[in-house]
This record gives sequence, structure tokens and C-alpha cells, in this order.
Amino acid sequence: MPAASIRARVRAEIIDEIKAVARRHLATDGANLSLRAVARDMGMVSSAVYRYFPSRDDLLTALIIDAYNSLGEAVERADAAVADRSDLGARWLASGRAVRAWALATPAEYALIYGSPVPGYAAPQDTVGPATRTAMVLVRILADGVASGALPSGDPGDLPAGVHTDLARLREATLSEVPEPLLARGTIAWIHLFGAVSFELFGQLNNVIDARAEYFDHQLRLMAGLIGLPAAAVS
Amino acid sequence: MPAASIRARVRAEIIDEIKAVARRHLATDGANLSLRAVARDMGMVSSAVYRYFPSRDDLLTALIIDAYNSLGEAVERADAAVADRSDLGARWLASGRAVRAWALATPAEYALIYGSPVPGYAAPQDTVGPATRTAMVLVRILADGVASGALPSGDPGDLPAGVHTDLARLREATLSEVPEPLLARGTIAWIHLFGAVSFELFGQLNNVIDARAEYFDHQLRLMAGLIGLPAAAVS
DNA sequence: TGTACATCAGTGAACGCGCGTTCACTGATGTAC
DNA sequence: TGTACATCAGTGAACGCGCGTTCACTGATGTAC
Repeated sequence: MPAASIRARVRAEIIDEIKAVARRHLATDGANLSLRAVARDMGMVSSAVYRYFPSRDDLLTALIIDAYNSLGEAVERADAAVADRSDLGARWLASGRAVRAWALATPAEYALIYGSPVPGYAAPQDTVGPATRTAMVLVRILADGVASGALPSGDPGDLPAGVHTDLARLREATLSEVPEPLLARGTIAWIHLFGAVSFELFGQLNNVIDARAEYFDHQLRLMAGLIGLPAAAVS
Repeated sequence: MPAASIRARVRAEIIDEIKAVARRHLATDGANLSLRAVARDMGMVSSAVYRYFPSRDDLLTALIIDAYNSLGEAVERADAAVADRSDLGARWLASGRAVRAWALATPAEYALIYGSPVPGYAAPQDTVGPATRTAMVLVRILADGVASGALPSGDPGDLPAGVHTDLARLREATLSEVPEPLLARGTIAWIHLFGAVSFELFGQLNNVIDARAEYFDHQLRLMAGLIGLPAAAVS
């Protein structure tokens, strides 16, 4: 058993190393990741990589799943670090900032999961779970606000019928008690959050906005207002 | 003279055809556009393309400039089609819908200009002008609202100092009279607009929102409220 | 109007490089008795 | 504890393909006199 698990542990380490090297390549080559280049950097012959990943796309899939989990964990941690759980504004701000910080720290991985789709690559089903992890943080913030009565549900009359249906499905899928109008505002703030990060990361703010952190925080605060979150103490 | 311009006209037509073929390839290959594949589709030998574009990157640049202009023109046209120029909400709605319609019709070109940056490609200065064309439509909507007194300028105290500086520079660059707090709300609505389109186009709405047009319009209306635009008659 | 020359578009071969994936193989590590 | 066998990681060569770019060339089209 200990012998067997030594082999297994070495194997796991090498898998991790391959992924780490691949992540480095992602930064320069984008999603046209080259198996051969990764193998070269590892001091392996290219065919040896096939002992660990059956194909280039499987390696890419592993990186995508890791990226979703890494972002999800960072955001979960940021939310959890807010001591006063009832301060929903602070939790939203912390979560949003965590998304941006993660994206700035690992731009290639951000582009991999939130940028333009990789041509010829179709994400398999395994990526769906990790992908929702980050969004669940926001859903929990909203759900807590509903439970405590701090968040107004809003007027369902404002919602187009089709959107109402979609959000009802989303509410059930997340097993949450967040009413549709609030869920609508939440998802829209969510979209804005990623829109703002993408705009910055993909260069659309160049020559326009220099005070990026301030501008981003300002947007988070506006979105907090849109959701109906009580204003957070800015820090 | 007419003879000379025949040669020039043929040349211009072939340049157009090369770009058209390249655009088709963009749809399947993304930004790793292959000169040789384009040449093949044109029935040319690959070196012949060099009579028209000095390198692959120059072809890419031409496509990017065309894409910005194509989008800009579509949005300008949509805004101009609103008969009542004082109905700012309708103009915003029309412009926003035009962005989405253009993106859905030509997703590869949208990804080229608003997706993840192409690895190893740095956009030259020529792309800056066309890039601002679309945004100027929104600036004019805001400026018209300021001129007519329909748009509140907002409280400058809300704006972080650095953002205020950036937006003052933007105001001067656009030669407009839009005060910074309003410009802030406008740019943020702008970012949301593209964030919403990217989310939809890049697959982030899959399995969540099916009523895409309704959801998008709903967002545009929320953003109109954020800017302070009078509610548009929904059509 | 006709001729000599210059310009230009397109060819085809080549350079030097990259890629993903397969396959038969060697040699080390682990397992069962 | 020692031996026979099975599993596994990694090798090296090969297949068949792609790419951007250069270069000397042919032949057609345009220009100047």
C-alpha cells in the first residue's frame, strides 16, 4: 500500500507539474497550447505526456476545471473573510474584488474561462460544476439577505415572462429561496462584474481609465445599489 | 487615367475578397488565422497574398479595423433611425440592440475586437480611431441630454478622485460637455452593454438564460435607469 | 497609332520550422506467491 | 525473504500534416514617347 501510493503520489505530482508548465504557456500562447512545448519544458519527450493526458484537449479541460476551482476558492475565501456575515455590501465588495484580483494575477486563466471560446474546443460536461462554484457565492449572499429580511424582493411585474421562467429554474437549481426579481438584479450585477474585469483585462480601458482599482470599486458600489444591498463601508 | 484606375479597382476588389475569405476563416479558426488557408480558398498560391498584405498580422489589423468600423456604422445607423432625437431612452435602446445584433450576426469579428487579446499580436495605432467610433454614439446621446437639460449631471462627490481625473480627460478628448458624474454612469452602462453581449456570445448564459433577447433588453432598461435616461417606450 | 520600357500580379519551389498522435521498445518499479 | 511476472513511465523514430515568409521567374497590363 505505501509503495503503491508512492507511485500514485509521484504520478499526481507530475500531473500537477505538467499543468503548471501548461499554465505558464497559456500566458504567452493563449489557448493554442502546445503539448510538445510543454513536454520540452518538462524535459520529457512529447509522447511521454500521453501517459498523463490522453490528448491535448484533455489537458486543456483539466486547466479549465482548475481555473474555475481556483477562482471559486478565491472568491469563497474572500466572502468568508468578512466577519460580519450580515454586512451583505461588504461581502459583495470583497467577492467582486477577489474576482478582479484573481483575474489580474492569472490573466491567461481568466481569458481561458471567460474570454472568447477556444476554436475547435468544446467544453465537456465536467466543467459545468466548477463553473457554477463562483456564482454560488453571490447566490448565498442574496439568500442570506432574503432570510434576514435585509433585501427587498422587488416587483415581479418588471420582469419579462421568459426571464421569469429562466430565473425560476435557476432558483430551483440553486436550491435557494431568492425571488426572481432579486435574482434578476443579482445576475445582472454579476454580469457587470465580469464585464468590468474583462474590459480592463482585454485592454478596452487603455488610454481611457487609469485609476482602475478606484473605477472598479465604484462600479461594484453602483451594482450594490442596483441589487439593493445596503452600502458597504468602503475600505 | 481610366486604365490605371481599372487596375486599382481590381486590386481593391481582390483586397476585399481576401478580407471576406479571411473573415469566414475567422469564424472557424478564431484569431489563429492562416494566410495559406485564405490563399487556398481564393485559388491563389500562398505567396500571392503578399502582393496585397505585407504579413499575416497586417491582414489581421485590416480585419480589426473593418470590424470596428462595421460595428460603429451599425450603431450609428441604429441611433440615427430614431426619429425623435430627444427620446434618449429609445436611442440608447436602439444603439444597445444594434451592438448585440451585430455581435450575433458576426460573432467571430466581435470576438476579434472584444474577446481575449490575440497572443503575440499587438494592435497598431491605426485601430484606435475606429475603436472609438461606437462609443461616440453614446457620448452624443449623453451630450444631447445635457444640452436639452433632460439629463441630471449627478453628484461629483460620489466619484473617486482618480476616476474624476480620467473622465475629465475623456470629456476633453471627446470635445463634449458631459459632466464627469454623468460620463461615469455612461461608461459603466457601456461596459455593462458589452459585458452582457460577451456573456451571451461566449457561452456563459448557456443552461441559465434562454430568453436572451428579453433578458438583454431588460438589462438595457436597467442601465438606462442607471444613467438617468427617461424610460423608453418598449417596442 | 505604334513601339520600348516599366510596373505589377501571380507562380512554384524552397527554407526552416512547428504541431498532435501512434507505436514498438527498454528498463525500472510494484505485486503475488 | 526471494523470485517470476505484470504494470507502468519514458524513449525515439516516424507519419502526415500545417504554417509564414522569401525569392527568382514569367507573362500580362499600363505608361511615355
